Amino acid sequence: MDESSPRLTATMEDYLEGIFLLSRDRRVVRMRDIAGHLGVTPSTATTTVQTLAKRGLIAHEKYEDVVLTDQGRAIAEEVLRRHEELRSFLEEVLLLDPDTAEEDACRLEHGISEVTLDRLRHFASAIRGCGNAGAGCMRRFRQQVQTAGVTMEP
Amino acid sequence: MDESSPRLTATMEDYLEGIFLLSRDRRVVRMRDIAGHLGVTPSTATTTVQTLAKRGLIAHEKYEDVVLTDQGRAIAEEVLRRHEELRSFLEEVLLLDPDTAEEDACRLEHGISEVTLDRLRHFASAIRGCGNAGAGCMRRFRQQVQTAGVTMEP
DNA sequence: GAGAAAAGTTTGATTAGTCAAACACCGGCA
DNA sequence: TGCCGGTGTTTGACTAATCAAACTTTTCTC
Repeated sequence: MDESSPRLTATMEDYLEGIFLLSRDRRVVRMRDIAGHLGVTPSTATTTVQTLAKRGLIAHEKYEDVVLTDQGRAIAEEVLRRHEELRSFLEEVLLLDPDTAEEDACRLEHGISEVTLDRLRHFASAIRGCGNAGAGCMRRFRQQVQTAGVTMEP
Repeated sequence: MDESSPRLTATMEDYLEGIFLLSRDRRVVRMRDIAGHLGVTPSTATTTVQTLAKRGLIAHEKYEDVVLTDQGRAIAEEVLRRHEELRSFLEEVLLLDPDTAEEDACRLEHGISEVTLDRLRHFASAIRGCGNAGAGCMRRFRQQVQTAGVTMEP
């Protein structure tokens, strides 16, 4: 219930996003789920959840399950939206394999601006409008990717 | 002269890139130049340069000017290359204004993978092959940007 | 219901990044 | 030559992220 501290770090955004995702799968989200999802030890998960709770983004009582506040959920949804938009651009436009697209989306979602994301979205929709066969430079790009000169795997 | 510690943070990459850039303008790079370029206090610049020196990426004697080692310069050039490739994609393909392109490149350069950067590069060259007028979906995208539906400013 | 196992928390340590304030060095000028 | 101002460094403080180890609480199982 403290709210509005400086600015969230990438890690904090990852925690909120992760908790949001977990809460869509399970009835309750427990500390070990968070630790597992984020790849950290339970003690790290505990302390980070505590700082997020101090900021009013998470509701958490000792030994109880972890729940996002409305504010926390709003941020989590925002981060997830950026993530998904990025991932879909990387996969559908740049034709990256799903794993690379996912990994890069994870890393870029914290730094990209809304304006750029907006452009990415419009660009992807313009590309989709080309149909599967594609035309002009898009067809050329697809062919390049499918053949030699372009890296395919990480 | 310690070398090969874990992995560089985004901040460390920014310091190396900044020092590299500064050393292209000036005869020598001094602590205050670095502090000014990175927007931190001189004391912060000093301590960060010291940790980079411990890792063998910077050569620095107390009160002397700051110089990148070969290893440090190699990393700086790598970061700068990522930065420039990203910036040029954002500006030339997504048609973002120079300031936004620069800012986003600064933030994304640390997280993007080599594979994705490679795709970006090929994509941009395919687009360039379309000529200024553009064709098909590319022309449509350009028109969209120039008119209503797409955010133009930050 | 008692004890063991699992889950969660605390404590103490480390690395990174940052600042303000105090302190040290060095070069120019009077 | 001496000292003053700018430059650089240290010190002390803080936030964030992380772990391992010790400890506490809850939950399960017999």
